[in-house]
Amino acid sequence: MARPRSENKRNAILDAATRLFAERGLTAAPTSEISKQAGVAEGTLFTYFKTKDELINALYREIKLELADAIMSDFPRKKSIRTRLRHVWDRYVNWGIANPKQRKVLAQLQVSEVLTKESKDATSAPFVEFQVMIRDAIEQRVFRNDIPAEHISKSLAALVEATIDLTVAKPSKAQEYRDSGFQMFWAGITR
Amino acid sequence: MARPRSENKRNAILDAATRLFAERGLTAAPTSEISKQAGVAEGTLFTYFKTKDELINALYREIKLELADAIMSDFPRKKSIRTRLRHVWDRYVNWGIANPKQRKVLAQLQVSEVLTKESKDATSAPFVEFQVMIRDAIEQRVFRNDIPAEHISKSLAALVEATIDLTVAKPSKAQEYRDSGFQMFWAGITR
DNA sequence: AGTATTATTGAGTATTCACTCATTAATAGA
DNA sequence: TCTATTAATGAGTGAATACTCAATAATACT
Repeated sequence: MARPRSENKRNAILDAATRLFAERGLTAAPTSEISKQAGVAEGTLFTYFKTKDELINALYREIKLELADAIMSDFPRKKSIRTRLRHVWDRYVNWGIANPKQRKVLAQLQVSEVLTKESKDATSAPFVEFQVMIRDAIEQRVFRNDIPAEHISKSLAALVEATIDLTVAKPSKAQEYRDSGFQMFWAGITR
Repeated sequence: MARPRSENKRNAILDAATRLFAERGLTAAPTSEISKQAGVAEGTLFTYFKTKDELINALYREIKLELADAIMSDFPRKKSIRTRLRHVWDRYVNWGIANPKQRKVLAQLQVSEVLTKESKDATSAPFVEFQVMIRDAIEQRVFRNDIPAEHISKSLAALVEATIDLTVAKPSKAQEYRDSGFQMFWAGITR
């Protein structure tokens, strides 16, 4: 019994924040501007997010979960290790190319000092299935056994990011980079 | 005929900035605090750097050139490709582990919107010898020929950063990570 | 329809901070 | 030693901005 909050407004605020953070950076994007672009009063922003830091943390979760969803939906559980890895690789690269603003914001958030441990923890859950697969692959001797599992998953992410960076700089070579990146990764971890 | 500027003061300001930027982030480190920690008046900071942005750009160049020096000094020009790559790999990893604050600042600067094109360009010069080596290695058929040169150097950097991250989280496995990282990289790019 | 509750608004506030500038101190060269 | 020039100082300033709050509007529930 009361007036409900609007999911639309919340999303509009997060969208505007994404745009402004990507264009100007976290601290150069004032809450006044964010609310203006979202089409709400500045006070409204603060009923949805108690502080600017809380808005930033919420945005981080939102983007990370979108990314997780893009990667892990339709995950081909029954297919070979290589196919599953290639699935993750392609989805991740495609998401990065299709969502440059979100990616830029993520990069800023990850080096900022405002993310709470809870926010970071909350986003790791969707990736556990992937982690398990890596461990299995090592046990099944598909991968070299001298590389720790955490080094493999971290390297996948690092190589994907490198690949996206190159593609953003030279979009015409997208296919080439996507393939050569994966070849490199696969050759690096298998026996 | 005048009072000269002091190299010491300039360095003290850059050092203080490094510490504060690493601990609090670029915008949460006020010039008042930076000058206080550097042991100079706030006005003095502005005789060495006209604006805060200029200070940030100067710091970026300073750190990048230190890194370049750490990597490229004693570069074993006469040795094998593998030895030279391993030299770069080890030096880079060691620098990252030994200079966590500088590394943190670099990460923040690279995603910030304040770096000028000149600053970015100025730091690429020391790495040309490395780039040339990559191209040679491809021509000499030491590396696979389906990976563009720029993808190889970008991947080296990406994998080194991943390796440093892991090492910072688990210092006891430093040696293991350094080795497995390089193995992975080498296996990924050679035939 | 009536009411209690909560959302919405935007002008206002307190604070923070990059940068200035008048004054003083130091130094190089004559 | 004298002087011209520039560095050093730090209180002061104007602008920006995160957040508040009193007034108003919308909505769910009875």
